[in-house]
Amino acid sequence: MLHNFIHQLRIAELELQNELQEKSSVTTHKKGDLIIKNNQYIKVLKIVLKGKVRVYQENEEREILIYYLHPIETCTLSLSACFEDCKSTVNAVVAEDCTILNIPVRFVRDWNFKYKSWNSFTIKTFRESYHHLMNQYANLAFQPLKDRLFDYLISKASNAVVKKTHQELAKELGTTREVISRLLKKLESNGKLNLRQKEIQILK
Amino acid sequence: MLHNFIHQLRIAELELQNELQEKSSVTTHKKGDLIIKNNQYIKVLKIVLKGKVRVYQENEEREILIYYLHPIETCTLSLSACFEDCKSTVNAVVAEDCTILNIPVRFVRDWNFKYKSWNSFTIKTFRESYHHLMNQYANLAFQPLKDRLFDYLISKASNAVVKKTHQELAKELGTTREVISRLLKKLESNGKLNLRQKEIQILK
DNA sequence: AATTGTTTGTGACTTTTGATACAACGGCAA
DNA sequence: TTGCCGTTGTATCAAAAGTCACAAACAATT
Repeated sequence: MLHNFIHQLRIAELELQNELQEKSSVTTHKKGDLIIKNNQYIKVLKIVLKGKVRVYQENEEREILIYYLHPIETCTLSLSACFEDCKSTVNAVVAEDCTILNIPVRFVRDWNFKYKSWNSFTIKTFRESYHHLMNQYANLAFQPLKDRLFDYLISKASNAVVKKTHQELAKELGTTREVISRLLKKLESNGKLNLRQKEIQILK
Repeated sequence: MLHNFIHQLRIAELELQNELQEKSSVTTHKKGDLIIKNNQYIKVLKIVLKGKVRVYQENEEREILIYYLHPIETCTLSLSACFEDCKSTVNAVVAEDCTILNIPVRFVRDWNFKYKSWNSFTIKTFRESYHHLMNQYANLAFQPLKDRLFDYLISKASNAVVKKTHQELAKELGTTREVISRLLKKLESNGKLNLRQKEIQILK
């Protein structure tokens, strides 16, 4: 598992490979486990090795998706915490059973300048997260919910099908279930999709 | 000017000091100049040495603020472009006459791993921008405009006074002038502020 | 088949935000 | 003083989004 990670990140430095061996631990988590909590100090850098993690902001009853973490990705805020102590401003919940690499942040601090491969990982993570968040931000500011919903469905569809409940969609998009149901119905009657239980089929 | 920058960023490496001398140029710009345009390739890393630059997203008639750049700050997207060619997704306009350090992105690519001080600058820039944008995002998702407006006024007030027109505020917050006028009036009648020409006074 | 819990549908209403149109005000230059 | 222009105020209407309440559909289990 760790070996695979080292390979995929092209970590050529033996010394870093050893540090990873010594200092990290691998844990597994079940769907639904909350692995990062808002307002808690971040002590461990978590990198997803297998499975999927949902990172989101919450506010009273509502939630909004920040991003999903897939294998070989890390939460940008934890990575940031490696450089200076900080509390999390997000939550992370396991979306699909997963395996996670845990590295205490204090070890990571210096890797960025010491190991080229780690430096690349850091930069890549920051760059991609920043661009992604910037897009989300602009969409949130300028696009009506209906469009954001439709775009989201398209981005999540596999074989033109999205298997999510209206409630789940609401929590990705920062709104409420009723609003999603209404918009989906409208999209359906516009011939853009078909609705079934726990499943949405996008047409053409 | 450049000397000052080198000092403030604690650039101790003589080699980097020389590279900066050789490869960068310093330019001055007047208020209103558009220095980064949406959808254009980013070829130059621009660092503000003096003055203030407003970075924003636009969509048809509307705009929304991303951040202001102050001295010794750089546009995070340009910094990102140093690692891989990309187009700008934002505009930047000079908000106060300014002096700017320009460094072609191709030179910067390797500095991040070569010079410790530059590495710190990169990380600091990414970290702060990311945290900032994350906050903006959550506010946009969950706070009503009225609250975002009031918070914004407080954050921009000096001596409890904000010297901006309603139109300017609208462009910071991603909405239209009429909406801002209406909300300001409401806040005034709630005793939260006093309105004058081109000026808003926050009460207590 | 009956029960239960989750998911979806929907009507009715409110609040927020946006769009349009126009009036009034204030500063400033001719 | 007059006229202009940028700024602010506001009424009206429309659209988008949020809230509440409840019913219907469906799936899973006993």
